[in-house]
Amino acid sequence: MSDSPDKAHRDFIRDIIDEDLASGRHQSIVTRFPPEPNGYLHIGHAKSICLNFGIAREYGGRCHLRFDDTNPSKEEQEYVDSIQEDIRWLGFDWGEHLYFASDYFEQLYDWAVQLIRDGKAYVDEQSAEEIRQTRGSLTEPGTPSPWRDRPAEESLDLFTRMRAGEFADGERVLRARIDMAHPNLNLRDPVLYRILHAHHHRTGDRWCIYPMYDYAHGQSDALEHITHSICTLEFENHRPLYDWFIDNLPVPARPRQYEFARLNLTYTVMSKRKLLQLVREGHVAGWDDPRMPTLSGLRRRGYPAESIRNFCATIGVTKYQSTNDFVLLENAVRDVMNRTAARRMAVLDPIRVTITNYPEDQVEEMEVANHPEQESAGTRRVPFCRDLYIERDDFLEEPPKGYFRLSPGAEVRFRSAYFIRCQEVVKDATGTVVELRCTYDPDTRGGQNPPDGRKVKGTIHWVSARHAVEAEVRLYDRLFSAENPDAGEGDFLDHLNPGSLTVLKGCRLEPALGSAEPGEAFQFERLGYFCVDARDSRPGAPVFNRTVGLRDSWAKAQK
RNA sequence: UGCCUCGUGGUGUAACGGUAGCACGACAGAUUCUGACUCUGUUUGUUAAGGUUCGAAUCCUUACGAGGCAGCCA
Repeated sequence: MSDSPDKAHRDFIRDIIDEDLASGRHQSIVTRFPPEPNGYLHIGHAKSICLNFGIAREYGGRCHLRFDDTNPSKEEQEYVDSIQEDIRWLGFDWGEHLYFASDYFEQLYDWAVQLIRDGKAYVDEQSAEEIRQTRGSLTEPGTPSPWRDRPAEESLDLFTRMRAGEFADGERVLRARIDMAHPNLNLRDPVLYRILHAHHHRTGDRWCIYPMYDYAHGQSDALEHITHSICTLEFENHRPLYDWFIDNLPVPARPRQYEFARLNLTYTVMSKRKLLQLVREGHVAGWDDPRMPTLSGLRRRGYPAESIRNFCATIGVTKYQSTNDFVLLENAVRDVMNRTAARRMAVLDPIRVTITNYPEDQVEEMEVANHPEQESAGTRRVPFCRDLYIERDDFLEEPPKGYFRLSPGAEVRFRSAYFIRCQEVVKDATGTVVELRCTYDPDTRGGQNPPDGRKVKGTIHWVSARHAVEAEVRLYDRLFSAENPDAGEGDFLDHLNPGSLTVLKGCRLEPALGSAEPGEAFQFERLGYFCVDARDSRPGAPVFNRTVGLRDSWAKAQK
């Protein structure tokens, strides 16, 4: 089935846009998604991407992709590439509107010169430490720099020499001249430019001074005629500064900044710093480790882009700092995959079954539906013979009340095959069950109820031992065992879940799964949704990732 | 003890002065060739106190609680 149209939704930002359109403030809407290329995108970014690109789509406007590349010491081309791949995968397109803050360095420089000329900026010679100490505190005003009132000509000269490379990192800085006693610390003469003798991934060594975020961002918005500059709550206190620049510079447009709450998810960390740490210290296998909340990780895990979009639509956009339950995301994943994933049979923990009354060398091709609710998904042939495997926990020697699966003397349906009755249990020396000897009822071919009206409660999956494909299956659980790994004492790493990855070898899959393509997704019946690992799977040695398990009310009831 | 922001069931999210609704969860049941899906039902909420009003989750005041801010990070 193709993507259903994403759900319509309202929020305070769309309300503002409606008002702006109604009042005539804007005729069309331009948003932007402004990642810093210093890491991989995660599900939190997806919320912002869906918001910004979603608004552009709904209002017939456009959304720019602009890389906020103002700090060459942390940014790399690898991230620029992965970010674009992830946004496209999520289903969004910036068309011609790909920009880099570094494209505006010359204009930003000219505007800085103008601020100096206007007496609104000055070159400071204090050290970073001195600047920090004279900023004051949350309750006390700062004290002015001794260089605050130097002549504009002097600042101009120094700023020119800063650009020319005459100073070492940290020796000079350009600051706005606003108010050292302002109750909002951001207005206490913020730094506009710092000296950084670093190679930039785009401008190379052309520059050795780089603008700060606060100075670059709003002006970039204005240059692109962004109407609504949407960012997260931690920039709330920066808005007066954003407005100060716009008000004091001859910018070509009047963008406005709006803030919403970033995404928080239970059992997850979302900060790029921490995700980087997980990668660098080897707690995960990389940015695209299927346990990571990165878009590349979720993609490799098998999460459909549509499910992430739907998730973002259901959590909404507010200013309230909520924490969303991870099961909400999983629910969105199941919702999509239930519709889209073809069904297959796979036995992860095999136990051998012999159908003693089935002819030794006979093989039947059972016709099995690919999807129970969609006839258009067609059918496939699955070989059935005397030697089979079933799931180890689909048999219990001493079944509890209400157990529908196989047990000594009990009869179940082998899905789309036959009714099977367990006649004998074979154990090894240690008492482990190694084989079940069963009989089948020829009158139940295809899994049909027999003419005598007999019924069974349980239907289980199976795989032909003679035809099975052997595979590795990776079961993933949450990366952290604490609901909020960041809360409480100690390091977030203390809460890593040691059972977040279980690797199963020797799993037996029905033959059709042997030719699955990388990334292809299936429902392994009664188990969950799985996809072919796009990185490690090989023809003849398939590797599957469990995307998410099926709901299991039996397991839940057993607790 | 500065400035800014936010408080609606367990978790999220609607209601924009006029019946507190929806999703997920939980619980109970129906259905079922997946103990899935689907369907039905139940449960629980406006932080508090004042005020304005015929009427307040919504407007005002105060209190309480939560979060953000003192990078030459974004």
